[in-house]
Amino acid sequence: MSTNWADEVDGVELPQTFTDANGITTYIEYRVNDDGTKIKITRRTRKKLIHDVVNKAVAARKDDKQEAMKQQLLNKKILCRICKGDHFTSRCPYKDSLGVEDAAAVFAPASVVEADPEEQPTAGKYVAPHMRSSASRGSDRGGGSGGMSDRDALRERREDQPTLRVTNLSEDVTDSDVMDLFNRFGHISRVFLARDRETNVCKGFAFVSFSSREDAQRALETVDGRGYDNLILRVEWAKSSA
DNA sequence: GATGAGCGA
Repeated sequence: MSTNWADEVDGVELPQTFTDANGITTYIEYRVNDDGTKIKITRRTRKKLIHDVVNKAVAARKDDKQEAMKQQLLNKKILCRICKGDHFTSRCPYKDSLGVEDAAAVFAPASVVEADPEEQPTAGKYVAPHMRSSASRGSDRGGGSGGMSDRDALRERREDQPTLRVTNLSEDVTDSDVMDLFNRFGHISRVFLARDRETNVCKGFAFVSFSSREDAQRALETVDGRGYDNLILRVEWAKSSA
């Protein structure tokens, strides 16, 4: 009877596989012959089963994730370490992946600037090009009929950029320290370090403007509360000064 | 603790 046959099929065990330590896979399958007899088929193969390959791939992806997480932790550690040293820039393992060229252009050390006698800054102190009030480009902006001064233009530019205020900086922090601390999060359009006009020492706070708000957000979240020297940095969104 | 400079056509 056909119903018996169906019962028999139900009774047939499902195929099974075993893979031993040597990578030999044993495949056992049960079949019912035409004459109704049940037979057992055993095959051995060295070939990897698809699910083994898939499992391995999944495991590998897991490893990658763990590696990424490790890397992230490592980054955090490195960030702290970088923050401590005066010469962290040269030791920074990220310096090749950062916008170092930009940084060098905007915050070139005095020794580099000496090669440009035309733009001799006051007392050898470097002033970034966009901060030089004497820069010739100031007066040739689009006809100049608007009556907008350079400082108005600067303020206007400053206000539509995502800007962070960094406080609790130690007094020997420099522009490039701030740059080095933040440019790993993205392109920085401007750094302003508040300094005493005569002594030139850092007044303890700075403004950092990013090109991208997302980068600024990440920088805020990452650097806020972090140790720098023996101080805890505070980073928040800058309020536009009236 | 703090919200940027300079005060000039």
